[in-house]
Amino acid sequence: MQDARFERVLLRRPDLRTPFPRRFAARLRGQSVVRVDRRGKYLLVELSSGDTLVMHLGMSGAFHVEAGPAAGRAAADRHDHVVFEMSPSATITFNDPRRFGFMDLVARKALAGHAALSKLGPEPLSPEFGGAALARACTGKKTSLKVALLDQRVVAGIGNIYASEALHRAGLSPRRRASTIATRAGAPLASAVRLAGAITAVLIDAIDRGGSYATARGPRFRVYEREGERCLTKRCRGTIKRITQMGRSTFFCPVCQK
DNA sequence: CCGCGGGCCTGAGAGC
DNA sequence: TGCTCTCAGGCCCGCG
Repeated sequence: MQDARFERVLLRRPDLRTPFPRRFAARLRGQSVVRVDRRGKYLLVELSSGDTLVMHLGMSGAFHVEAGPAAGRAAADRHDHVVFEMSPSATITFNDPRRFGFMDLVARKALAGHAALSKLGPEPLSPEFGGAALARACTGKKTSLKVALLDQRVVAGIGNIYASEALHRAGLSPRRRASTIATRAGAPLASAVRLAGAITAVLIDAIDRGGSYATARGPRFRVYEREGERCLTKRCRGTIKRITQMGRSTFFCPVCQK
């Protein structure tokens, strides 16, 4: 990203999930990239102007990066909504069929208070996150553990796949009340420590393998989309079940997840 | 404040 | 073939 600069920005429609901010393309043009960062599921691109380009892929968003200018390229896909022409010569296209993605341009002073970012919980791979932080966040929570993990205020960045995966690794039922792993007598319970460890392990594994959808072969998930298949926990003879919680699928093993 | 249900979009796949 | 239905990796809003 060193020396990368926005030469030209093309918007093929006025909005994604929300409208693009006013003068979006104009404010990006000519800016160089100071730093690329991430907070939860949000991508942060800090610009030389001091503004930060905040982006989210939603469910179906993706960036396609190609060398060379956009001119003379094959006709755009109908879901190519944004084209960033960069220098040195490269084209970054944002494609998003469902348009649940998000882009905003935020001034430095407004970044910390930005609606999308300000409520996020701790980064799961940071030192602040662990059994204690997780136990604290679950204190008094009446929802299920699975739903709590999807709450970005509890821990940032867990989605529907990794919520199921982490709970399986931790041997905890997705149906348990979140408060059952809460802090007691000032100390986190062993299950909170286990779940925090499972979350970091699942994420590190996924990063090592290049993401959930990058690998074509090999076991991708331990429970996700494995309904009816055998549980992979050592010596467990259980069968993976699928249930719906808050309108979303949860996969788990009723035998080894308690 | 919290928890829940619905809505936002399009595409893929199943079943008829 | 085409229709209808369900489901999909996320988040926001409004209700009680």
